[in-house]
Amino acid sequence: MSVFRYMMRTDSPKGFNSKSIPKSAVVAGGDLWLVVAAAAVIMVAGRAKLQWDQIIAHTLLLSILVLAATPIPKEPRKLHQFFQEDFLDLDLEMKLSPKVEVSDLMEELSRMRRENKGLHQRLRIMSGNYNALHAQLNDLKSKNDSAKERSQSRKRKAGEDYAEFINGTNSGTENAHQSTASDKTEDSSCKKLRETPNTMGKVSTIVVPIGESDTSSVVKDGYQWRKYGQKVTRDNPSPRAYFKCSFAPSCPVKKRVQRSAEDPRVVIATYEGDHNHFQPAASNSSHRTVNLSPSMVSSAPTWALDLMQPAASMHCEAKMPVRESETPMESQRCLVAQMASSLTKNPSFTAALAAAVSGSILDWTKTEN
DNA sequence: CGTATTTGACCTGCGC
DNA sequence: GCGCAGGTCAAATACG
Ligand SMILES: [Zn+2]
Repeated sequence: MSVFRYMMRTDSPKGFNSKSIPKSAVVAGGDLWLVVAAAAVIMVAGRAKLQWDQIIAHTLLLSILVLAATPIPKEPRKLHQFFQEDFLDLDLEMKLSPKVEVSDLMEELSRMRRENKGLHQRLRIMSGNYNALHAQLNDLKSKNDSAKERSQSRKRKAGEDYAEFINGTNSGTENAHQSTASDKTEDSSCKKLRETPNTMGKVSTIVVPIGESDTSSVVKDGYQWRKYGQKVTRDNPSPRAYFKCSFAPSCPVKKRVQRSAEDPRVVIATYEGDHNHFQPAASNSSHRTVNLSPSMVSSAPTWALDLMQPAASMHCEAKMPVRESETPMESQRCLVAQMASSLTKNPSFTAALAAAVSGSILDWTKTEN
């Protein structure tokens, strides 16, 4: 929250006073934050081309979060003080002369510690509110989705598009079968497998770039496979090969490999089931970590992107879609992981972190001397 | 000779 | 019931 306020502070370098606050905002602090949140959301929405209902929803959410986390005085005079004190903090820091005494520094340090503690508390409250709202949103979404699903399930014939089937492992109960991008005739088997309960283990599909001259269509994923069949499928000139895992005799894992009808430079490998043995050493640690071509990332938005993520964030982001079974603890962990990953990806954050670490090391060496 | 691959036959489910 | 398409089996074949 403080970051947010400091950001505003940089936007108005001469500082806040009550004159610069709209009269409507002075009436109540909540209105001010509503106005601020609305302005922020509208700015973002202009770039993201959001709809108005989305803008309103985001504005309300943002203002609720801000209000929940920030004890803003309601009286205009106190509000004025509040901004004066809070937004002039940075100026105090900037005006520190080189001859500042140690006691001042210590005081500043303790003040910052207090502020840090307060920020921690606010963050906790915010994340709690976020979780509650998220759960509520998920609930509403799932209700909405189930209603839609019921009305559309009868209309919906085949023709699962590529983006849907590429998400095989994402949705546990559905998408038990995958096919090539243009293969709309496999809908019968899609239906067939969709009706069966999810007892055959998880199914995942990967797209592996392969040389056009390479006719073997072998996906090197580290396991040993025995080919037990080959079929020519409709709508695809290249045959589909069927493999069983031969590393362990009792291993139930199967895979189907077929060149894409649209792009013969890639093969689509569909894995079915879980290995009941350790993974033999391999060039690619597993089928989930096989690198994907950039072209496939663009055409396979969710799962393909997840494959490109590091393991930690992949675990999280792959599960981020709304799940009713998701516990608050899990979602919180995911939230933390997301925050951490977004922070570590942020170069300014890493620079600030490096500066802080080096500064503390310097301080430490000074105190040691 | 043992193992892996090939390939035609067979099975199963679905739509008509 | 028939035809179609996908999946699997197993005898034949290839290979080291
Ligand atoms: Zn296996």
